[in-house]
Amino acid sequence: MSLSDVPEPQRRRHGAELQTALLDAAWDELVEQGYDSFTIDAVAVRAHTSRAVLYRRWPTKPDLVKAAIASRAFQQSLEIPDTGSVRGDLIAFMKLANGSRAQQGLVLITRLGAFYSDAGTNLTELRRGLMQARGEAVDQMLARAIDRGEIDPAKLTPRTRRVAFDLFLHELMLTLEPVPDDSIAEIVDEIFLPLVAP
Amino acid sequence: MSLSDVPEPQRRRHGAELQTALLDAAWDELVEQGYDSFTIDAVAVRAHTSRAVLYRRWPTKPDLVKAAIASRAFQQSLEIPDTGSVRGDLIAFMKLANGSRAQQGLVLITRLGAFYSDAGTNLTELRRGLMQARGEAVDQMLARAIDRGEIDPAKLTPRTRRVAFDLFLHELMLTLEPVPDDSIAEIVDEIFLPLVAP
DNA sequence: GGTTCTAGATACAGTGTGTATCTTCCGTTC
DNA sequence: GAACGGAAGATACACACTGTATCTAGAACC
Repeated sequence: MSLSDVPEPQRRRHGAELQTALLDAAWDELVEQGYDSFTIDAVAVRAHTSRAVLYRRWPTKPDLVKAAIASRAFQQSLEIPDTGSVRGDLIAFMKLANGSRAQQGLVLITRLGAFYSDAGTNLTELRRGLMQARGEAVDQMLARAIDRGEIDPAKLTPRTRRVAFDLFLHELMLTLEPVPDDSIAEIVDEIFLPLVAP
Repeated sequence: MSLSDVPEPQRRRHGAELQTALLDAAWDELVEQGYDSFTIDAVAVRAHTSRAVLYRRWPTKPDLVKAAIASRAFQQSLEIPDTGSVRGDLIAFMKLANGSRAQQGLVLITRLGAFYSDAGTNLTELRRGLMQARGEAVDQMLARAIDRGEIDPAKLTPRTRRVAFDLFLHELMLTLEPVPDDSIAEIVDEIFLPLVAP
């Protein structure tokens, strides 16, 4: 046993520093263990603190989970690509989404399940967040496409606007893996473009 | 306390009768409590037996859950409507699916989440089952549509074949509610038919 | 009617949750 | 810079659930 085995000089953390460490530990546990094997004990150990510190902030396990997700999963907003064509824009955007933290959050939240019934949250809320975030991006890409004459505005309905991302999300949710490039291209080329091209 | 409060005449059940009672109790608990609050204790109480009887058959909680789902969720196969038009067939089929036990199973399994990591199952398996079940139905409906000249066979690709049900399933998974008739009609009229009509 | 199987009861160790209490550090204030 | 107060961190507890083990008595089978 060397002296370096002694873990920490016992400095006490406070405020934001501690808060962040707690939520980070919770998030990591969540990602590694999944909701079912997630224990407050383990979070406390990982954060080098005691359960009391966690219970002081979040009265129940679902509360902590919710907070951890909120703190990490949906912070990132995607940049909107501008490749010169709708096709390019859409494909690039979906590829970005594939690797984003939102994707990670979605995978996680889909593995969560049990959490919804507990916490009164549900997938509809998640959807609303995602829709809103991507809605603006889609609007922008489509507006440019109309300017360029690539899309017939008369053929754009709420449903046709959504269709590409609905299919993308659907595939993502079912496989919990990044959507392959082939599928992305297929969605754009076989579904979206034929529906809205002039 | 009347005599009628005495619960049961202590008859012992065996074999299939007992098995069914156990799985029914497990299924009901699952639907009412969700996976996270699901306890083997509660199943035993509901089935008027002891936990030992359950553990004798299913060594762990996920095993019991899996068995309960298998026993109930995917038994029902949908009849294939024949209304005289693809449009009518597809819409009728989705409305049927809305009310089916498979829908109930899907809603449940989506609420499950934690179960997947436990049991090594995942949504991909569910998907495979659903795809296969509905694939035949879709094939049959589309074949009739081609005969009637409603669909251009050249426009049918694996992706266009799937698109209507992908969108249907997606909406179902996100809302965990039956898909409204409006949405069903929209999917068929704004997406599917324009893509494959001659 | 005796044998065998197993339903059903009960007890136990292990683990996790959530509450309560206590000491001790750290930031704030006078 | 000393005193104060709040919160960190430790510890102990009651309760619930899991999974194992053991016992007894009802049902099925010969």
